[in-house]
Amino acid sequence: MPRDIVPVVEERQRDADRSQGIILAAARDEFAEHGLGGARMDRIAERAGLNKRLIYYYFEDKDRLFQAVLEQAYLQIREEERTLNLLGLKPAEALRRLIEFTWNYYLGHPEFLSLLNSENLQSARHLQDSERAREMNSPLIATLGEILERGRKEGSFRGGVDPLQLYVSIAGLSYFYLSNHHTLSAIFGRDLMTVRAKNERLNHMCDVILGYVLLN
Amino acid sequence: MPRDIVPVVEERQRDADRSQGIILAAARDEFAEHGLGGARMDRIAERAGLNKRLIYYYFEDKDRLFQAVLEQAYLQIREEERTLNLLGLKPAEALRRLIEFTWNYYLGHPEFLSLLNSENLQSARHLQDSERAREMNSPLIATLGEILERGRKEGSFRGGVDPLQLYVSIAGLSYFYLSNHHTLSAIFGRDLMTVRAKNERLNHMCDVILGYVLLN
Amino acid sequence: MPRDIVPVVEERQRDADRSQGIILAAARDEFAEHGLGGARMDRIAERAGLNKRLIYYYFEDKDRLFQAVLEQAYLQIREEERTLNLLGLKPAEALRRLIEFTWNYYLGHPEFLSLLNSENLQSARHLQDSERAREMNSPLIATLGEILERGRKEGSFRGGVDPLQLYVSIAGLSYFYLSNHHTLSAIFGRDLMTVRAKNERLNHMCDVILGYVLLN
Amino acid sequence: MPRDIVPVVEERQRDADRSQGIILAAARDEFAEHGLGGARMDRIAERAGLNKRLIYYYFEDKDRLFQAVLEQAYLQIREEERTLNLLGLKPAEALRRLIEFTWNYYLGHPEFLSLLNSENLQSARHLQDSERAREMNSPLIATLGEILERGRKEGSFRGGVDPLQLYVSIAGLSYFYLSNHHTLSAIFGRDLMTVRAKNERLNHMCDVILGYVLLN
DNA sequence: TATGAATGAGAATTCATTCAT
DNA sequence: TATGAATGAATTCTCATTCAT
Repeated sequence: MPRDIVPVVEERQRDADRSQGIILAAARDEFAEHGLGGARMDRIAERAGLNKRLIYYYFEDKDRLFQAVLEQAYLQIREEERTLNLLGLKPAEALRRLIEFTWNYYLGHPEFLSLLNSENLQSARHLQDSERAREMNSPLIATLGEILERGRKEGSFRGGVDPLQLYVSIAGLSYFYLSNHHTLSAIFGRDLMTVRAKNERLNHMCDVILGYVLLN
Repeated sequence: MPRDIVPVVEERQRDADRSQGIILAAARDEFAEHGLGGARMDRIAERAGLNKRLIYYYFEDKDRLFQAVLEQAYLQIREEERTLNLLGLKPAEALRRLIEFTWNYYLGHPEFLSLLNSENLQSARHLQDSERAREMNSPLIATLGEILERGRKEGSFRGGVDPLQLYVSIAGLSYFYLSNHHTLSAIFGRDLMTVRAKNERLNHMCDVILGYVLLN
Repeated sequence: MPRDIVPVVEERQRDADRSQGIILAAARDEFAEHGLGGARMDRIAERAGLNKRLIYYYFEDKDRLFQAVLEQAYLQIREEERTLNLLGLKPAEALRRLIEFTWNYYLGHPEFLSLLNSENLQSARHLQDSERAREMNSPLIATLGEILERGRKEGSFRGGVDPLQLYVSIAGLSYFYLSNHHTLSAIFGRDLMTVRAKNERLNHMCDVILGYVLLN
Repeated sequence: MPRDIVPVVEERQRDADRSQGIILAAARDEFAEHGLGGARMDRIAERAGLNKRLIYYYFEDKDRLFQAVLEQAYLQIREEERTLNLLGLKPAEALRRLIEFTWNYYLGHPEFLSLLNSENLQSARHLQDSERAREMNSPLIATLGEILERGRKEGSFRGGVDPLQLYVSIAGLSYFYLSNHHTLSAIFGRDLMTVRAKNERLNHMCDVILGYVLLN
């Protein structure tokens, strides 16, 4: 029988991991759709097709579940960022690529924006408690600093640009447009999410950032 | 004088407009602090120093109260914006002033950012029904369009700039930094809200926008 | 001036009476539609087009208002009954007329049935307190007794019929059908309120009562 | 035996069917006593000795709870009716037995009358949605039709009697007397619920129905 | 690991009623 | 007579969470 025990244990472990993953995905969707306060543990269980009690078994409570979701969301974007290989490009190209990536990632992951929105509404208290917060620190700032330095050295970029400020600007230009498109559309009476509008936005953002960074 | 004192006190006690105003202010603070879902009608009443029932008397329910708060928030920022007298300034000055105003307004009214955040988490469903929202907000884009046109005519601004895109960018640069400073600080381990950091941000934003718009 | 005072006072009195009448009618409709528990003082005021406070001014509270409505309803049916002049008819005709009257009155005054329903759900506690209830004790029972007696004497009616029992039966045959037509229609899947169905019911009831009372 | 005791107790504690049954009974009593509007969910929970939340867990809301209570009430009376075995009796005996049963059932189950009253005050909106209601109730009319047909064939009953009309009359004669005895007693100043009065009523009703149906 | 049953503390909302004029 | 403003006590319903197996 010992031959059986190992596989069985492994299988159980696999089930457990699988269940946790399913719960996390369900929770992410629920939190994204309804915010932290509006999310319902019942619905998360239903979405996951698993018993509500199991969520508590794995994640203790709602806040810790939200924290886990957040951490996973950051982990994911950082992982994709790592594949960008910006240092292999010319400075201007690298910036353009970063802008495009940011825009497309936000566009493809509206739940990420929503989760950040929720977390900021909570003064980031889940991230503050998170021991993994440091891991989520983007290496992008360092990379961006290097890009800026190269551009400046080759004479095409202006000097004195704080990479953090620039990163916040690049992110902010996409973020605000996408995260707030509901209110913006409502108050300006213009649909910001048509294919055309989105193309225009991307062009505009590249123009703004490069118009600022490039000399002449 | 005693004849006067009594009526005044009584008026205070039973002044519909005043009560509504107090409720709106209390609700604004509560919604800003806790979001729509996290806000408590009980606490709003307590903050207002008025009976909870009165909130329902004047505003029907929580959603309509939130809507009223939102509308008032937009009303206020647009009202202040109108006093800027942007059309009386030179184009570049006007832009700089708008950026500064936006930054300072968001800085001084974090509740406004929070309310917008909440509303976007709700897909702007409270604004969709509001006809007043559109009416209030559209003039700003018109003004910005005129500024851009003037700048282009006098040869200092680049052409082909969509005023809506530019406005979204101006707002977004401030908004993301301020609305998300909690997560940003947590992630980057840098306090973005020191006096110095804030000054740097304002300078950076002006550089970005004007660097983009100005020719040369 | 004394010439003026009297008319003014009268006018006021007329207004007061009028307001009370309007309130009673509004309350009757509201109670009939929603029952005592489901009726809303707010809606009664709205229906009446008068201030809610006025209802309390005239009727003290909800229960006493309901009591007043009930008393008026009884008053009305008894008043109409008095115009029937049953004693001027032959016994069988008199019975038939009473059945018809009862049926038509209930049919034309569904609110009366509804009010009785509500009051019985309350164990008639409003009537118990009402001093006018006894006054409204129908002279019908006496009249009905006389009709039965005459019929018996002329040899057409069976003897030993308790007029109260008979009255309750006459009323019950109409009452149950009309008061419960909603549930009856739902459980038997047949619309009891078509013109045809109503005609059949009236015929049936006459057949039942006369079939019972008449000899041969 | 100790091995048995523990499971039994625990089963008692967490038996879904049992809990639902207890809630239904408690709700039936509360609704009967206070009507739909006057019933209190808190009191139902208290009567049931169960947590209020559990009521919502099993029955969604007050209306659906009321619907369930109604359906069960109909189920019960029709179930008992079925045990009467009317088709095994001679037609006249069958009618008499049905009258007696109806009378005694209403007498023994005042909550049934009260529930019907409440439902009719609500225009039967809870039954309209219930498909079970029709299924449960229709067989009775069929049975009554067969009794009438047999009586007619053997020459003792008159022809042309609509079984639905007759059923409504049988029910109505008992229903009105019992459901409205509060108002009737108040109005006529005679206690209708003494043993003697009740006996008289039963005799009277049999006389009325059989006097109508029987030839001669 | 997984689950259905159960709960206490609140949540929004309602309602009859009173206040102040 | 008439009214709009204001209230306290419920009332239905919700929700995260725990129990017991």
